Amino acid sequence: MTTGREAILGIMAQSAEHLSAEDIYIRVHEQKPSIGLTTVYRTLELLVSIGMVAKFDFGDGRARFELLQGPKCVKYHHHLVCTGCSRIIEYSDFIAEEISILESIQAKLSKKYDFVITNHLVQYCGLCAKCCTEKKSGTEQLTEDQRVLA
Amino acid sequence: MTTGREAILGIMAQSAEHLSAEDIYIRVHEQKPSIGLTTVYRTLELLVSIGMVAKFDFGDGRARFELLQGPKCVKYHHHLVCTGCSRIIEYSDFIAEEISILESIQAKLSKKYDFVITNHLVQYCGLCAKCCTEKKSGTEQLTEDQRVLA
DNA sequence: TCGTTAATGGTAATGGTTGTCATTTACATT
DNA sequence: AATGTAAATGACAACCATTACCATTAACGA
Ligand SMILES: [Mn+2]
Ligand SMILES: [Mn+2]
Ligand SMILES: [Zn+2]
Ligand SMILES: [Zn+2]
Repeated sequence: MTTGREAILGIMAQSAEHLSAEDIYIRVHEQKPSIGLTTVYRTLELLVSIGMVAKFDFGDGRARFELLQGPKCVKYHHHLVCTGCSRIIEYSDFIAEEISILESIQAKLSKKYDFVITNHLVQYCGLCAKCCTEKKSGTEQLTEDQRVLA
Repeated sequence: MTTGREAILGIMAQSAEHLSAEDIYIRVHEQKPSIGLTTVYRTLELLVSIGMVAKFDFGDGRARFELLQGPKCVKYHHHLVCTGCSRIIEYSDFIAEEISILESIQAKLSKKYDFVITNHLVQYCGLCAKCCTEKKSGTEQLTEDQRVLA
C-alpha cells in the first residue's frame, strides 16, 4: 500500500459515486499533484481485480468506478440509466426481491455451464422525464427545419 | 431502405450472434466490397435507435450487436460472460422467472422515477472452467518466474 | 543505511468510434 | 425515361479513453 493508492481510495470513499478515471485523477491531483493519470488507471485496475471496486459502463464512452467496501457502501449496484443525459439512479427500493432470484439463477448457471461467477450486472435503460420531453420537442423542431428547407 | 442496409441486415440475420462492427464490415465487404466501415457504423446506430438491434458491451473494448427481430430471435438477451476469454453464453433456461420479476420492477421504477424504460440488461460475469484452470496455473508459473529471478 | 523490487509519471502509441465533406444513390416528380 | 432534391455513402482525418513504454523514484525488509 502506497500513499498514491491511499489517496485514491480516500477520494473514492468520500466522493459521489460513479466517478470516471479522470474524475478521480482531478480530485486526487488537487490534494496530491504528484500523482499521474496512469497511476489512477493502474490502481483502479488493481482494486477491481481484488473486488474492492466495481467498474461500470453506462454507454457514455468512459468507464465508471465505485467503491464496494467501507461505510455507506451497498453490496448490489443496480442502475437506472437515462440514455439521453446519462443520469444514473441507483435504486434500492426493489432490490430485495431481485437479489434472491438473481442469486438462485447464478447458482444454476454456475453449475450448468461450469463457471465461477464473481458478479452480475443489472441495468435498466430509458429516458428521464426531462429528456423525454426534450426529445419530443426536438423532433418537432426537426420537422420544422425540414419544412423551412422545403 | 438502401442496398447497403439490406446487406447489413442480411448478414446479421444469418450470422452468429454478438458481432462487432468490424465483424459485420468484413462479412458485408465480402459480398459487397463497395460498402465502407462508416456505413456499417451508421446503419447499426440507426437500427439500434429504432429498436431493431441491441448493442452490448462485454468489456473487451468493442461494441457487440445482435438482431432483435426476425426468425430465430429471442426477446430477451441475458448473458453469461467469461472475463478471461470473452466467451459469451446466451442462456435461456432460467429466463422465465427472471422476466416476470424484471418487468414488475421495471414498472415500479418507471412510475417512481418518471422514466420511459426501453430495455434492460442482465449480465453475469465470471470465469469459464478453462480460464479458471489457466488462471491458477498462470499464477503458479508467475511465482516460479519470481523464484527463478530470486 | 542499503539494496532490491515494485510502483510511478510523463509521454507516445493504440484502436474503436465519430466527424467531415465531396460524391453518389434513392426516389418522387415530370 | 429523364430530372431534381434530399438522403446516404465512403474515404480519410480527427477524436479520445485507455494502454504501453521506460527511465526514475518510492517502499520496505535486512
Ligand atoms: Mn452505483
Ligand atoms: Mn445475445
Ligand atoms: Zn435524461
Ligand atoms: Zn474463459
